[in-house]
Amino acid sequence: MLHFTLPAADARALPSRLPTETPAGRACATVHRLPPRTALFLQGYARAPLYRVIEGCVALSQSLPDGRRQIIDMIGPGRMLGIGIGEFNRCTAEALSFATLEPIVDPDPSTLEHGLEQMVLRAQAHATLLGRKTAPERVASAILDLAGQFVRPARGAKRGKLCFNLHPTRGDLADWLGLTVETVSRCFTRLKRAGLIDFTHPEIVTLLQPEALADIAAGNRSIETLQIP
Amino acid sequence: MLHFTLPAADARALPSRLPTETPAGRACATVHRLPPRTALFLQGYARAPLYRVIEGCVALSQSLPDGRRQIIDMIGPGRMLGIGIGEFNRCTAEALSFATLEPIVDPDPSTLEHGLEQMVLRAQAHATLLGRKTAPERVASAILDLAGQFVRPARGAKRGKLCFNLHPTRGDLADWLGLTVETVSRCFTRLKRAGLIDFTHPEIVTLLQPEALADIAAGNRSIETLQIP
DNA sequence: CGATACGTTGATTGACTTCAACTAAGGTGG
DNA sequence: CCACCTTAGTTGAAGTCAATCAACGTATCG
Repeated sequence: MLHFTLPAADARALPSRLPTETPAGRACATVHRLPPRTALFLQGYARAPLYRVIEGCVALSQSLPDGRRQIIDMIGPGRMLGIGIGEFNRCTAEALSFATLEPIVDPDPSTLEHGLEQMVLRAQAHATLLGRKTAPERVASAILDLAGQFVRPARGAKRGKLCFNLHPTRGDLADWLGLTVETVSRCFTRLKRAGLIDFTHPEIVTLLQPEALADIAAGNRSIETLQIP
Repeated sequence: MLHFTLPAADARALPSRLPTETPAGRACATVHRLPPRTALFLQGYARAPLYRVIEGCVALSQSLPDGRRQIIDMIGPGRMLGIGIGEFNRCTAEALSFATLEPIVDPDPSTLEHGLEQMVLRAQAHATLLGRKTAPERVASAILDLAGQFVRPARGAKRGKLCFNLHPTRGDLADWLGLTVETVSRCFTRLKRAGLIDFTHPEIVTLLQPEALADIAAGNRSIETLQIP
């Protein structure tokens, strides 16, 4: 699946700087609210400032000259964004949901270092995923990663189960995991049939067997050994 | 190709702490000299200190439980090592050549930040390579990367051409690029036949057409368009 | 109500892997 | 010095996992 970088005008139109409510309830003019599918900054342009994600999901991606896209990281609440980008942005940042961001005006060194370290750790783990994991292993890893960042209390029959809103589309997941939409979709179907996850809407996912999912993600168990016909 | 993590004993035997000559010529007891194929630190063990590579090549790698190995980065002279590893090492560091390392005892914040930023930048570019590039593109990218880190003056007929010592074996390259030994070998042969590189020994490589190589690496041109029969 | 985007599923293809055979270089020990 | 072994690299043939191509269902939206 190919995606093309948005024209620069889309970036200059942002951020919107609308006054919004912080968790503490005070109006704060510097908090940014982004609608889904808007770019926060663009690969190749002057370096963007540092942000902290308050709410929602932001994708960091790189594109090759011919349009092939690789999503480097999915960034959820609490994590930092815009670090380690050099003089110019090497990545495009795009909101995958309504997102609330807080600019970090004067980051203290330890905050910055922690953010960078986390970035390195995640990038390294992702490289291992991209270089050496099979498609079902990648999808299981992705589900666990996103569950960790976006969990929310499950309702009704699913009470007690881990449930989360899967902000990225199948296409986004494909670009994150180095796969195609079709392969991602097939893996979701297989994991669902095997009883490891459940979803009725494609974007609300419940973890039924997180440990088994973790086994698959780590390559300790193959999905075939779990098929429930 | 599968590789298994070395037993811990191999790591405890290191570093050797032999006195060596620095570029300035003074004896320095804290500089480490590693023979090829020795581990500097191991994935899962207590965090290693920071080093700067003075000479030689060090590979940073992660292994999955079943032994699949992914090399995260190849680190040459001037670059830092052991950063962003958290409380325990997430990676194994192994010398791929005779290597001289200098421990960095008390890194100043800007040095640390610069090292981390470089690590993030490289890891992100590598993720794009692993997720979205074809085998010939990966190999071309790798050759250019290593040439940048390990260039040396070419002799004889190759005078004026970029020439470098390819420390990693085909197997190491495979683990770095998410491929197999055979595929890496085939890509080298194709690049050689196309007249972009040359080598008589598999580990001494000369760049004959760096720009064409860069085009392939970026995905702007496919190797088929360059075949010289 | 068509138009568009997303998701799923099936059939087919293809790039890379796997398996296998072989060459060359380096080390060891009789 | 040479038989013997091991390791790295190359090359060919066969196999496979994921990509591509294609069709269809569904939800959203002007």
